[in-house]
This record gives sequence, C-alpha cells and structure tokens, in this order.
Amino acid sequence: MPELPEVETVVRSVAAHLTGRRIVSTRFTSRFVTPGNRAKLTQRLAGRRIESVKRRGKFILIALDQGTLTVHLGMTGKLLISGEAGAHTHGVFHLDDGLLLYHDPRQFGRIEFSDGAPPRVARLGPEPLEISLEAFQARLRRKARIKALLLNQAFLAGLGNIYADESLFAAGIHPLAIAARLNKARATKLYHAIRGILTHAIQLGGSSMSDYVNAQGERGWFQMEHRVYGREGEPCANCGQRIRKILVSQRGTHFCPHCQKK
DNA sequence: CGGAGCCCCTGTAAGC
DNA sequence: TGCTTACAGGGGCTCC
Repeated sequence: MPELPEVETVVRSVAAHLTGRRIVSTRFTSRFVTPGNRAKLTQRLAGRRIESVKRRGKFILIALDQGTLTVHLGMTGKLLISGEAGAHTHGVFHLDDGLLLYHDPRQFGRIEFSDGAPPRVARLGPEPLEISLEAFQARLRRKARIKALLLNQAFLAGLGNIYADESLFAAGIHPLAIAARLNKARATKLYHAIRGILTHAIQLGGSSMSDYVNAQGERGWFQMEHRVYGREGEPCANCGQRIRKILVSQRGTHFCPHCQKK
C-alpha cells in the first residue's frame, strides 16, 4: 500500500523520465480511477508539457504548462515507464519520448486534472519530514486516539497504516492513547520516530508487502524492517511478547501490548 | 470535534 | 479439489 516513502520512491523513479516531455495522447478506461468526463480529460491533456513531478503527502503532482495532473495510487496503483497495457491498465500516456502506464487492479487510485490548486491536496496537513517539533506538539492537542490522528491526512500528510503502526511501536506509544494526553517527552519521541522511520524507508525504496514496485518495476525493502505491521502473533523484537492486532478507525492496528503504553 | 459504519474494488486466503 | 465467503485497505461520506 503506497504511503509517503513508496510515493516518494515512485516520484524519484519517474521524475527524470517525465520532466520536459510533452503528452501526445492518453487513454483512460476506468470510471473509478478517472471519475467524470474521460473524453474531456483526454482532450485537456493532449499537447501539454510536463514541467515537474513532485510529491505532496501520498499524492503525485504532475505540473503541466496548463493545469496540474494529480495521481493518487490508492491501494494497488502503479506508475510504470515501460511495459504493456493489460487488464488492469487504466491509464496510458503516450509521450513525445516515452510512455507512462497506470496499473491499478482494485481501482482505489485516482487520476484527476485541475486548472488551479488540486482541492484534495489543499486539505492536506503538513509534511511529516518538514514540520517542526513545536508545531507537531501543538497539533497533538486533540482528544482523538493517536492512531486515528496519524491516519488523518489533514493532521499529517503521508502516513498510512504501515508507518503509523511502526512509528507508534518505535515511540513506545499505544495506538489507543489519547493524543492530547501524551506528555512532551513522549510527543518528542513520536516526532523523531516518524521522521526516522520515513527517512529509513525512503532509503530502502519503501515497503513491498504485496506487489508494490517503483516506476522501473523494482521492489522496496523496508518490509524487512517492520517490527509490528503484519506480524500478529509473532514475538516482539524488544520483549518477546506476542504482537497483537486490533481494529482502530476500521483499520488493522498492530502493536506490542508490553512495549506500547497508553 | 470524534468515532462508527458503509461504500467504492478485486486478488488472495481461509473455510467448508 | 473446487466452490463460496471474508478480508485487506485509502479516502470520502453520512449519521450520531
């Protein structure tokens, strides 16, 4: 599931291939991935020049000479710079030099065009790797469970289920802990845990849990570093107690009942 | 504000 | 073995 490190890896692997290219033609085939008028989207993209490719939260922002193309990979979205269109290819971009394919079996991803600032991106909270410790602590003054807050993209942009669970484990904080009740020391520990884990995950090319790959089709390796995510029933690396899995905000939540305190 | 529940979708895993 | 059902999850939505 692409979260900040995976999206960052995709952006890095695709940027040089796309920047400066002109879109010759496109083809979209999913009413879910490309909601609205697909013929109009195709028309708007034809002839546009790609100025830059950047990440904001889990969104890929492709700035064009007119407008912005926003790509969200959802659960199973992939951008690939080579290969052939198959049953799950829902976007094909023919460039003046090269090709870009969008694959997405579950079609939870979105490809959207906007003239100005993309509205979904405007609602995002700060970047976890850019926010200051003071600002992070200030934002924690809310009554919500910390796990729910970390998943909230308006709180911080880019954390998903994997990195929320891993960050809470690294900080020794129980996922059901109330954010506003975390003292300064624990909030500080969480801040550094999030930054450390995201930075490390980016260095390893993200986590390939099922079939995530970058635009060149290469897997990431951070899944080898997971301490709790996907390890229900296994012994905790710190204390040996069994990792537990509960539901928080309708999301599977993995934690060590001994190492993580409310 | 916060949380529960539901929806979109389909490959995979578990159950019978 | 082969079928059916449950589950996984990001994000948007409604309702309380």
